[in-house]
Amino acid sequence: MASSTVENYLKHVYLIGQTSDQDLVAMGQLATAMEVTPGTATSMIKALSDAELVRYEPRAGVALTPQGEKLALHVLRRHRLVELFLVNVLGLSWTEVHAEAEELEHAISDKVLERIDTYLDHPSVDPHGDPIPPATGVMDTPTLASLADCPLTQPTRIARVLDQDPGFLKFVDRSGLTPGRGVVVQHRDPAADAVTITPDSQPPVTLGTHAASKILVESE
Amino acid sequence: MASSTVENYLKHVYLIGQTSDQDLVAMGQLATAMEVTPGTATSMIKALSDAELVRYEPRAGVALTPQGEKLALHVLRRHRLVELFLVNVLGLSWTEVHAEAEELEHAISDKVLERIDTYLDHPSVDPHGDPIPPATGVMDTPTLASLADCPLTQPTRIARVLDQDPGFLKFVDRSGLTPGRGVVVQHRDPAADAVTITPDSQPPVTLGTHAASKILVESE
DNA sequence: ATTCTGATTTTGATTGGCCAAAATAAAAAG
DNA sequence: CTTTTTATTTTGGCCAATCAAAATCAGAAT
Ligand SMILES: [Mn+2]
Ligand SMILES: [Mn+2]
Ligand SMILES: [Mn+2]
Ligand SMILES: [Mn+2]
Repeated sequence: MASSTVENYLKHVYLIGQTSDQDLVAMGQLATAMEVTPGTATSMIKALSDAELVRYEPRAGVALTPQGEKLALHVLRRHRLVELFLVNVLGLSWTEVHAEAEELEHAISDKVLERIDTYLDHPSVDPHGDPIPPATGVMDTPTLASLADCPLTQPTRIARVLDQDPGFLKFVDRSGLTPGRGVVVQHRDPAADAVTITPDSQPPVTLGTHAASKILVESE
Repeated sequence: MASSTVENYLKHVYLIGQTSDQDLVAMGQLATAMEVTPGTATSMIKALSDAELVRYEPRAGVALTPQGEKLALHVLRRHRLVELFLVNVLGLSWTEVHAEAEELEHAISDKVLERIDTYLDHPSVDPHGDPIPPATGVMDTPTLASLADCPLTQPTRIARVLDQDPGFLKFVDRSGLTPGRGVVVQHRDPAADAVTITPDSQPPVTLGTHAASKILVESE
């Protein structure tokens, strides 16, 4: 049985690997994500390497083995199904469920997980628009444009928000930029590093390019 | 923050204390319940004593302080609400939920807990008939007779089953002796150490006195 | 080619939980 | 009263996960 710690390491290797073009995750990034010192990450990764869950290249970085990836995706499935369940069934806010799921993802049995999946009618995305890895088969992660780079003045739909910080999510929520909402990107001002968006039936909002790049859209 | 281990120790001290007339729980019983060696229990209890969660009398036993009892009841509340939720909402069998709740009881936040409580409309007992400690105030644990000692030939109702073993619970389930069901105790045979019961609209069952004593009833 | 710098690894130490087995104390038996 | 039994505590050690700080390495800069 993998401990919560092991599950968290594998999940973070997977998540960092997704948002980076390199095929190896640097130890520094991993240590930062796990909120441990670099030495701690190194020794843990060595242990995971002995357990065949990761491939470790000293001074270069780390990648998941097929076995490690399977486990990471299973944790991610639990995390995201739990988030959706907390929002849709128990009525928690999508801005807060991440922290809850961070604990519950390690405590849910396969049986309970599949009941939740059935109860929710086999959903494909969580409250943040993150795709839910299926029990079997591969997860499709469509490549999406963001508010920082999608076409201007076209009606589009918010598909995914790439940040779990409750402060940021509350701002997104207040501004009407939640997943599923229709929006139009009005214009961009490179000098001011700003993007102005009009969400359907809400006042326009201006946000910085960095924030805009964390909000992904799909074309209508 | 109390670790899962600490929470489990406190819960077991509480539970053993409930089913015993002595006011101190013996280290041996606790070690057995926690499935650790006696020495491990001793050193853990010393630590809990330093943390003011228990009162420890060397060579005599251990009891919860008010603070420790509060924490134990909070864990028990989580455990029992989770069990009921798993049965009533996700449709798991009452014979299996104990093991699930044993993990989840440590991973549920106060916020989620109170949502579950609201969703279930503030229930007072779990699927086994065990009382659910309220968020505030005292839990009432009515003194109940068992199938081994209640009056004969009187219509009564199964109120509580004092064993979490899935094998035993499945037998109870098959026999129609689940909490809420009406039954009549037909007769007892001290020589055979046996009790014969007729559950409403089910064939009669005969069980040993020890098993009968774990099934509690309330008068109609 | 040499030096510097930043990332990484190593080393030595700590903490929480655990076990095995020896030591001890209390209770039961004689 | 002693002796024996049984419960409990102590001792010494292990493993997972962590940190602080020293050592090392690789690439960048000179
Ligand atoms: Mn986690
Ligand atoms: Mn999410
Ligand atoms: Mn538990
Ligand atoms: Mn129960």
